[in-house]
Amino acid sequence: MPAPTKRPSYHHGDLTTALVREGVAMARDGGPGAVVLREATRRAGVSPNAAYRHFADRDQLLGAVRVEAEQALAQAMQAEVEAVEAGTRGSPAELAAARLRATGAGYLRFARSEPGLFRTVFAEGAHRTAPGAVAPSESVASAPLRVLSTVVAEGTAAGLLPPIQDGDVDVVAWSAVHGLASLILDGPLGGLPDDATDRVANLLLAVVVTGLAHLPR
Amino acid sequence: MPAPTKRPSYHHGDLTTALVREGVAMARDGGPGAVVLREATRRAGVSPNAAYRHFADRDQLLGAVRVEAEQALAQAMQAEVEAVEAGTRGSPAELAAARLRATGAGYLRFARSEPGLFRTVFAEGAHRTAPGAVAPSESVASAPLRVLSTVVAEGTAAGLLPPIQDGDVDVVAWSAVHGLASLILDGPLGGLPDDATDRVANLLLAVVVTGLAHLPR
DNA sequence: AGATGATGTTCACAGTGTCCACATGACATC
DNA sequence: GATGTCATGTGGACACTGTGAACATCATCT
Repeated sequence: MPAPTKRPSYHHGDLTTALVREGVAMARDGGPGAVVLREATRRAGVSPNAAYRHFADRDQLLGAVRVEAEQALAQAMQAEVEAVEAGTRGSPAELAAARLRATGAGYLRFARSEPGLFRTVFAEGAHRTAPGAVAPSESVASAPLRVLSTVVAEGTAAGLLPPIQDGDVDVVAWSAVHGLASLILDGPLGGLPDDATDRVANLLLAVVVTGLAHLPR
Repeated sequence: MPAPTKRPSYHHGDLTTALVREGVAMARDGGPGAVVLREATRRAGVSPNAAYRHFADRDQLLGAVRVEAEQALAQAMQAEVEAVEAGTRGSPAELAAARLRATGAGYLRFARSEPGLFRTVFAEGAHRTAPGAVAPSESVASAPLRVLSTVVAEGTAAGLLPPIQDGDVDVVAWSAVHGLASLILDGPLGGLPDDATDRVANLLLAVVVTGLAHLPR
């Protein structure tokens, strides 16, 4: 009988979460492509095929990892937004603007400090709706989108942002900041230094906010 | 002796370009991940290792494919820009605005009609400067950026866009449109229908242009 | 206690990138 | 024209991946 050198019991206990945890670690340094099933099981001290009792295939594991990464992103945004509260100065509109900027800044900070996880969130195919899942029209909006939506709603209430088609402001703001992050990570904006990033990001946000405010109506 | 059923000569003639061509075909349907070295050699009717006489490794082949994809993107943008000329109506500023919109529209059209190639352009690591290459500060700006820059310069000359820090307008505009394309292809904006895409894209561009014009100075 | 279903293991296979040694052929030099 | 040299293509091998099928172990319910 092979001595149970590692695990006391034959069963792992909670392989699912263990695999996801390892997967996140691998995604953290290496991006979505580095999430390799066999390596995850190895780190969990388990045979390769054990993973298949918990995930249909590698893609499903990656999907689970993606969810974690997405939540981490949302958390980074939220944290940056809440940090604004401290210096509570200026009009409601000014505060809303500051929080909107913070949302973008948090997004970009996360992209730069956790490029692997950020790339994982937007890994090709990762967003494909699982065939068995319910059609996620808007019901299960992603966590990052919820953070943004909240801030945008405040901005609208404060009169900072125009009350146009619901959700459009979110998409515009998100696109702008996401595009910058993408171009920095995997585009020709390569290793832009941090201060340049912040400078451009601020310009970008200023342009978006001003543009939204002065929209021809 | 194995009859030379296929090639008349033992040598291929131009394996390098053949491999790139096949690589592009694979990237076209399947994205960067679908560019697999062995399959490329197979399609070229050559043994797997023949590729190594022309490319150091798979990444280098992918890099060559990426360059092709990038040029295709630039071409799509250019074509859309030139299509504007036809209806030459309105002031220079209006024309410049139309061309700017066209640039963005071309970008998005390409992303949606050639998602595989588009993803390949921004494949992870693909933009890493080849170790042997010259430092590409600005000298070898990518083809898409050159197209955009030209249009932006015209817009600046026409008074549509403000004469701020050189290149910043380009980055802002590029980020906005690229972000939208990314979110549609690999983000939660999933399979947004074409008309919705155009609607949002136009809003996005309107916001950017208006924002730039009304920038606090 | 015994059956049963969940969880891990083993064995196996196809497919990938890449290394090394060898074969082939184009071309320059005597 | 024979000969040597170098670029190009081949064959075999290895480590690695995802994944399927059959078997082993264990927790739990009756």
